[in-house]
Amino acid sequence: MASEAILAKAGYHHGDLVAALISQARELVAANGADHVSMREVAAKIGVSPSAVYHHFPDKDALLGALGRTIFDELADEQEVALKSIPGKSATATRKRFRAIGVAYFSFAKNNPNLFRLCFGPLCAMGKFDEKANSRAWQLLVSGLEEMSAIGAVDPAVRPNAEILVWAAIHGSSMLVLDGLLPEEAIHLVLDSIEVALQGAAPATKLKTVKKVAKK
Amino acid sequence: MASEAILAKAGYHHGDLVAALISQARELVAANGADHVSMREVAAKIGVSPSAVYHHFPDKDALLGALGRTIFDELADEQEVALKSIPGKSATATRKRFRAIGVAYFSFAKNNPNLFRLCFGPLCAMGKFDEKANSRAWQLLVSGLEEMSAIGAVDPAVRPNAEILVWAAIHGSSMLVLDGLLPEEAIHLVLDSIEVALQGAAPATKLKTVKKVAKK
DNA sequence: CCGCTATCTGAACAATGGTCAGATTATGCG
DNA sequence: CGCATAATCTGACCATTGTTCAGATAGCGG
Repeated sequence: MASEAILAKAGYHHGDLVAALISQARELVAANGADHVSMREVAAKIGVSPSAVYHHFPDKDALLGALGRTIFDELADEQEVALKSIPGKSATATRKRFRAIGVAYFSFAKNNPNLFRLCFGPLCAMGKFDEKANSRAWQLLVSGLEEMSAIGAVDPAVRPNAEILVWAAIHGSSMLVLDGLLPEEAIHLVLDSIEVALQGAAPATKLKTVKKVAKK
Repeated sequence: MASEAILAKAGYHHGDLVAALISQARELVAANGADHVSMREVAAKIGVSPSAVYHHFPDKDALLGALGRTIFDELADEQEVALKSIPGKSATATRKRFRAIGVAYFSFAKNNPNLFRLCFGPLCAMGKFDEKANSRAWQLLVSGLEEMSAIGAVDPAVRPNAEILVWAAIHGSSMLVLDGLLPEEAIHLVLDSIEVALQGAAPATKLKTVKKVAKK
């Protein structure tokens, strides 16, 4: 309400429509889900004609896509906040920080299910895995795992693909909880299991067996 | 094309409209994604008036929800096919079977991204985790892990929550690959890591540390 | 054969995404 | 400062969509 008044300065020319549109879209998506927002509603709430939107975004998907891409940053922001609240270089602190990355990820999903679904949906096909759109959150994970390695909490045998395993497990459990297919505690069980799993300690022979099977 | 002719027998009364609707919806969703199917299109392709649909489903979400629930069975079917193609009680066979569960899961997602997204989306809020809707695939996972336990491939310390970890990791990596955020090989890396991780072998003391941190 | 019920149609409605010509304002250039 | 030109926004408009509802049609039990 207040933001509308502030953002909608003049009558005809709006100060920064695209920012206002994204921001308003964010609110509506968060409240009603991405499929239940209409361009007209977004435009109306800002106090602008429906067709005005199309001078800044080619179509609806573009608006939602742009919004989605900002969500990734929000996620990383919250993760960083969580990380900075746990200072210190002790092993316990490192472990806590590592866990905080996952907890923040899950909490964001839980608190903003519609936004979370949007930015991992097909709408923001934010290019490929080598793009930097998601790289902030990814970097946090990587450095978290490096810290863990430094205190000897990660078996060298597991290390190479640890980021992928961890991300997949955290993302998957978050999703499944949102879908109501796993209870909320699942995220903690998963984080527990991950920490244990990272310890690895599987003898080289066993590892080789596994690799061979994998080849098939 | 052919199916329409077969299914649309009589002129006025359609043999089994609800089945035909779901089947037609399946095709359209698979082809265009759940957000880009219209009731009218579904009805038209069957050769029935748009309003006919509403005598069998209260609204669009209901149709898509019903469809989504059938997809879970499709998934489990494919997993079972994969499992049955690997007979034998040897350790190698057991390992292959376990891996096949995950590979089938991922393959289904990869081959039917739109259907996969639908049945894990908010549309089929198929109740809670204790419902049996997903229980077939779940049971496959559970018995797969039991087999693995039997050949000593699962550390007792990891066992309790292993199902959740494994499902989360497989589901997560499948999703992230669909989103283009992970390369396709990720699924194999994840499956490798999972097998290593299941070996566990983390000393009880370390485990306790982890548990304590988890409590926070 | 009659009536009852399940099933389907056709027309209608409001809302939506999107387009386009034109009105309105800002901006740079003389 | 004055003016042309580009940027921005409006309003009317179109096809399509989800959904409703009164009535048409067909199968079925008596």
